[in-house]
Formats: sequence, structure tokens, C-alpha cells
Amino acid sequence: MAGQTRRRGAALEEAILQAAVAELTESGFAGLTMDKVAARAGTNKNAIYRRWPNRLALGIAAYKQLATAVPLPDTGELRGDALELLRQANRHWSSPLGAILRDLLVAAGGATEFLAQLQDQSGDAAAAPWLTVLGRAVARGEAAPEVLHPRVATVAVVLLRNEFVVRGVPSAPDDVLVEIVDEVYLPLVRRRGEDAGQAPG
Amino acid sequence: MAGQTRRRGAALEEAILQAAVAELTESGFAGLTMDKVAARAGTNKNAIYRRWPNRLALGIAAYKQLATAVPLPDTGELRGDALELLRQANRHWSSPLGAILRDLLVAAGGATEFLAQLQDQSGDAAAAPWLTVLGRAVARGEAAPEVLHPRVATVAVVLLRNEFVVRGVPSAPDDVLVEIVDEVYLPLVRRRGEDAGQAPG
DNA sequence: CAACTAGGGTACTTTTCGTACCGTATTCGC
DNA sequence: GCGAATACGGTACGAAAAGTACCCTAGTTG
Repeated sequence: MAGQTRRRGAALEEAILQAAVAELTESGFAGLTMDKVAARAGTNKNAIYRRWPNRLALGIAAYKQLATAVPLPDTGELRGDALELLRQANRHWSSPLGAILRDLLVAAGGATEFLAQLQDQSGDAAAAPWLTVLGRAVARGEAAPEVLHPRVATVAVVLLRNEFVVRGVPSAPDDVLVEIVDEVYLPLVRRRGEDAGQAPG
Repeated sequence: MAGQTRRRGAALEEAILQAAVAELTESGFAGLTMDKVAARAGTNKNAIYRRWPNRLALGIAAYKQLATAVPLPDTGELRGDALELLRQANRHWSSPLGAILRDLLVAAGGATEFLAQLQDQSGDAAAAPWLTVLGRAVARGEAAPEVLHPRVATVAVVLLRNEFVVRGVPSAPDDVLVEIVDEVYLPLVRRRGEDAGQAPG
């Protein structure tokens, strides 16, 4: 009856996103229901569906609001940098935010159009810090130049993610991180320019 | 009215599982509904819920029926064996069966009690062939003995799985497999006993 | 000021899981 | 063999939750 000052456009969109973020942090993606988001934003599902085609799209948009960049480590040694990057990743995936990311990846279920939006947070963009850190190590002579390749550079973090997927652990113990670095990553990137395993004939 | 010869116990259980397997192969895990399985098995949901607590458990049980062991390669060279193992995994994950496995892992969502049942197919048991193949390579002098460790031995297959998760590809091209073997796996396991990256002090 | 657009309220359809009842066939203990 | 316990079959139901459809109304736009 009184002044209803109906929100529109960007204002309403922000309110919806903020409500989605709140639901996401409180209840995870599983608990993100369109009705609850609408209720919390003080609107209704219509307004949401006009902006996002489905629940997953809304979830991804809300997740992006939450994702934040972490500082690049620079300990002066590859081992320290690699461990710090792994610890950052471990913290992230152990956090409620990590659980949400996993749920979203799961819900995307290989749909490339959705995966592309999440890769900035989990995939290719994750390669950038590793390449930087590894580049410094190469300059220092700690690593062979031919390892400056995304596939090689990100081996450590891929192995750590594998721990989460396969073991379903809430958080990988630090031993595991150290093992990944010492048993796999450092030996891999330190190889001096031996014959790099070309096929025979 | 006439002789209904009602099935019980193991006979009924097999019928249900077989129906679940059929639904799984035809429609994937998403299409595996309790009602359809019951109808197909010529029974009703009661009989199912008496045996499996929920849809996921039934899906896992049905998947296990489908999973079959593959022969261990022995090409006489580590590179050939590794590539063959990767190609087997690639074929598996590209197949409808692989899609089902991914869906199940997704549905398990980190629940350890379910993950444990799937790890035989995707996780730890997958380490056994790699350790065998790698053991032969060590005996031949193709690999350093200290790499006979599950974490190191399975690096290649973990990287391949990562391709599926991150890229959402239906099937990894063979170049990727070759790259994983030549750029990562072989250099990693071939390291001669250098200083294995212990922490400084 | 009139026409158009976008929000709000609400109800509804659909799908599917999981549960509850109730009568009956089969098996098991005696 | 015979009665009691158990497991099946049929069916119906409750509970979410996604997504859709209308209709009315508040703002915006020209």
C-alpha cells in the first residue's frame, strides 16, 4: 500500500545475486533453491528466471561474486613457492567455498558452456601462478626451461585436486602436500636436459 | 490368478540389479529412476528399498556389475605400456560407462562410504596395474626404484582424468596422452637417483 | 499523459524420491 | 503337514523443487 519503491534492473539484479550468495554460503549449492533466493531477495522467481536460465547459472554467477584472487608467493625457492601454492589451493578447496565449487563442477556435468565460466577459478587461470613461479625457478637455474608448459607446471595442483576427488577428504594433510612436492613435482621439473623420452623409431 | 511363482531373495535381487543395469546403460544414471527399475524388474519400489537405501547405492551396485577388468599391457617398454594403460582409461572414460562413473562420483559428492565402493574401479585399484608395469620397468632399468610409489606411479592417469574433469571433453585426443607420457611421466620416473629435493635445513 | 516494460504475487504442473498400508504368496519352525 | 513370520506386489501418498503461466501494478519512456 505505502511507498513500495519497486526495484528494477541492476538494483534488483544485485539484490538477487546477494541473496544467492548468502544462500550459497549458508547452505551450499544443494541448498540454493530458487524459492529461497527469491524470498530472501524480496522478489519472486520470475525476476530470477528473466536473468538466469536455470539454477546452475545462478549458482555460478553467485560463486563468482565470492571468488577472490590470492597473492602470488615468492619465497625465493621453488620448493617454498610450490608448497605455498598448494597450501592455498588446499585451504580453498577445504573451505565452504571449495565445497561449493566442487558442487558446481559436478552440476555442470561436463557442459562446456558452464565449465568455461568456472575454469577461470579452477582450471586454466590456475596455471598462471604456477607458470610464474616456475619461470622464476628457471631463471634461478632451479628448473629446466622445457618444463614451462601448462601441463607440466600444474602437475602438483592437479595431483592435489585428485586427492579431493578420489579420497573425498575434507582437507588434505600437510604431509600429502609435501609428498607431492618432494616426490613428484621437484623431481619432475628439476630434470636436467636428458633425452626426453622420444619414441624409438 | 494363475501360478504367480513369486520371486524372492537372491532371484529377485538379481532381477532388480539386471533391470538397473539395463536402465543405466540405456539412460545413464540420470535416467535411473526407482519406478522404472521396479517396473522393468516386474516388481515395485518396496523390494528395491529393502535392499538398497537409496538411488545412489543402487546405481553403484549396478555399475559394479558392468565394470570389467582389462588386460595388463606388456609391450616390453615402459612407454608402450604407459600409453596403452592411458588409452584403456581414455576409452573407458569416453564410453557410456565412463559417463556413468562420473555421474556416480558426482552423486556421491564426497560421501566416503560411497566413494570407497567406487575406488576399486577408479582409484586405488587403478594403482595396481601402474605399479606392476612400473615394476617391470624398474627391473629393466628403465625407471628409478624410488618411483614405485602409488602417488608417483599413477601420475599419468591422474593427469588424464584431470583433462576430463576440467575440459569436459568427451574423449581426450591421442596427442594429449602422448604428451602426458613424454612430457611428464617418463621424465618423472626416469630420474636417476639425484638429490630428491629435501628441504634445506 | 498514454503505452510499454518489468516486478510482484500466486498458483500450478511435473518429476521423482522415499514412505506407508494392506493383502497375499512363500518359507520356516515345530 | 500346519501355523507364524517374512517378504512381495500393488497402490497411494507426501515432500521437495524446478520451471511455467497469468494477471495485476509500479515505473519508465516518448
